Amino acid sequence: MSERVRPRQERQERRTAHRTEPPPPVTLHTVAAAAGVSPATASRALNGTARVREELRGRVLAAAAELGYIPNAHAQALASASNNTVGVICHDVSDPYFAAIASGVMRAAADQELLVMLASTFRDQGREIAYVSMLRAQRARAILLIGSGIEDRGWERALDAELAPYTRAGGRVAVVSRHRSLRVDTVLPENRAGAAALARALLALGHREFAVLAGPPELTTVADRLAGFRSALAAAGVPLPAGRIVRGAFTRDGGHAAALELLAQGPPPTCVFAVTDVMAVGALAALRERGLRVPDDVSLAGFDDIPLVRELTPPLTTVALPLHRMGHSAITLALREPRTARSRVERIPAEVVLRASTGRPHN
Amino acid sequence: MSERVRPRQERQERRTAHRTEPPPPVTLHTVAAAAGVSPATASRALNGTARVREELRGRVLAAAAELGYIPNAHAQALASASNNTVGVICHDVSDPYFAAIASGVMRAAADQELLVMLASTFRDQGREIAYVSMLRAQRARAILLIGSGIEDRGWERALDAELAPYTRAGGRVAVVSRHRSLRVDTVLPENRAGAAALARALLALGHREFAVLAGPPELTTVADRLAGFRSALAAAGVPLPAGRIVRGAFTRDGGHAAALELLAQGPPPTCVFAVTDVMAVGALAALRERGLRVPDDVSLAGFDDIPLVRELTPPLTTVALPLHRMGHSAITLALREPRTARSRVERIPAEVVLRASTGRPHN
DNA sequence: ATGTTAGCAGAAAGCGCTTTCTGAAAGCGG
DNA sequence: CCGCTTTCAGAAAGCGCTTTCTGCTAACAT
Repeated sequence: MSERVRPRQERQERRTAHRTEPPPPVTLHTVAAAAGVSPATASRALNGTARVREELRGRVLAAAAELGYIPNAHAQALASASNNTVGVICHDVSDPYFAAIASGVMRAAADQELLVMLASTFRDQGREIAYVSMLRAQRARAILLIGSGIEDRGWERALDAELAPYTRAGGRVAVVSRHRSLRVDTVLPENRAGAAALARALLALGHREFAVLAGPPELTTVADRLAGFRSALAAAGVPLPAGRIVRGAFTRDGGHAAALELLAQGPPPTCVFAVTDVMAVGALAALRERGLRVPDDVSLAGFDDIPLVRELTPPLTTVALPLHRMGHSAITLALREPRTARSRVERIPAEVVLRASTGRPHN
Repeated sequence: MSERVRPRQERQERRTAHRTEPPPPVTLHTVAAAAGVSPATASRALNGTARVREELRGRVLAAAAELGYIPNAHAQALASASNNTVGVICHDVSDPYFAAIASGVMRAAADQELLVMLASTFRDQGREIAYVSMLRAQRARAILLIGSGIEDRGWERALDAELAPYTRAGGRVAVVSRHRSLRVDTVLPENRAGAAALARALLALGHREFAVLAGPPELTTVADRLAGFRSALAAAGVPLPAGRIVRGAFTRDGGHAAALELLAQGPPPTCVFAVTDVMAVGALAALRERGLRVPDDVSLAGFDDIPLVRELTPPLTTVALPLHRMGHSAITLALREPRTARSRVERIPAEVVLRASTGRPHN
């Protein structure tokens, strides 16, 4: 037996020798030794995975508390091939839309003693894939992708290449508000139906001239909302000329710019639909800058019902989504047992909320 | 040698045997075998921790890519006693104040290839401590506590009891916007100075009758802002009667309720200062409900400059804090090398931003 | 008394990596 | 041509846990 083969005991003692610099880490071994039991028993006592005589159990628990023992999650994960973390990937937590969904996720996670790893992609596709990979490395129980997917074949394929082995290895994946090109559990708002219902409500107010401030066309959410809105207008025989669909980034400033662009094209329509509330916020500012009153000159509506739109003047008409609940649903869906073969889709109803930003058109 | 002692090789082979159910996990061993090298070499090649002959290096990398190898972060963390995760604890990500700070953290983390575990306490002290404990178990490189601390001896002590062993074991801790009762790195807004500057600006507008919508008195942020505001008034010989300080929860609705309470007490002051923008939002709504025009009847100011207050009508006068940068600073501060003995405090300047919600008092 | 069975605790084998440590081969000066 | 240092790859120990597996003891039936 060569010199370097030293039994664990010896190492343990060496550590315990008084050196002020590195404090001796408290491991299960330490606890077990202090309680006068084997590590196996200590583990069982601490986790309640098997019956342990009451007396020993008490000694272990006391020793653990005494020593301030904190189990090493990595060792646990490694040994038991399971852990209690989930990953959430979104574009930016400071966007109220994601923040609300994320909050729902965190709430659900807290109830289940899960730790959430949250990653922001800042709308960088490469970063999204990198994060999936990192979460795979962490052996996260589930990965949640939140936010509109882009219709980009190459990207979808790359993402799928990351996700497929993960699910095959037992990982759970759910997407929120993202079209289901990925064959995973999906929480999908009724974007089409919601936008259509909004269109009908606006038609009912008397509007016949519309414009849509749309996000990037490759975002599936945009496409769905636009399609729903347009089809409801079409059903009423109201045209939506191509020039009345203005694209902008999916941000406050994107909505602002799009609205300005619309106004530059000539006399405004009587009603503007911004496909997200965040864009609507920018649009409202732009309309005002151009001296237009809402809703007297132009009615404005959004989609999502993020909390802040209620505080605007006038409060924004929008299509409400239960954002908090969506986050909650996503994690529940992903972690449900038993794991079903087919992926499930949970459709989230969207409800039109008429507020003061829309009114009858002035003629 | 008993039957159960089987060398790794054998297990490996057994696994590879074709069973459709559990796909054989790709480990470093697999990769090494495929590349015809030892696991040690594969590890070195993959991580670049030591020189490896170019040819072998290529074979390893190729094999890893081919097999879709993803290292097990838990095993890595366990073996190397280090990992790339940081923990962030805040009250609620859906609060724009925290969301903005968190976003700054995520940005910095992304640049450093760190994974962020984000936990929301929902203002539950017990939960906060539980999360610290969980993050300790995860051996997070750093723990960031974001948000106003409560002056509660018992709680502080409990938190400190969790944090002290953590830092002693090499963990980094930083707090943001939280008083430094904890002896850790701190990112601290100039709450006092900011509130004082705001008070002076409001005095300069001609106001002499003020009210403050304050959050819970035990929040240090509240205490500081209130103190700063009050001292500036005192310096100008302007009184701030106790009755004009109304407490409310640190939320939109808290601000709303506090404002209503204030108005119920009699004729309103000419100027109201809400200690946070979130509360100001609620206050604005309340003032309006009571038929008061802002700023014509009452001027209103907040603190923080969260993005949404710019969208209000009228846009809110406030004291701006570089929220994004604060998040960034916190993580930078915590992870800076070398670890200095003394904890550092980074003071964040607060700047008064006058917007349309404040004006000269009408007499 | 003997043979079972059940209940519990300990030994030890790993989980999938990193990192010594060891040794072989190659490079060097004298 | 020999002893020396360097370089680089493999063996193996070990990170801190969980989880068989084994075996002891006590409890029960026969």
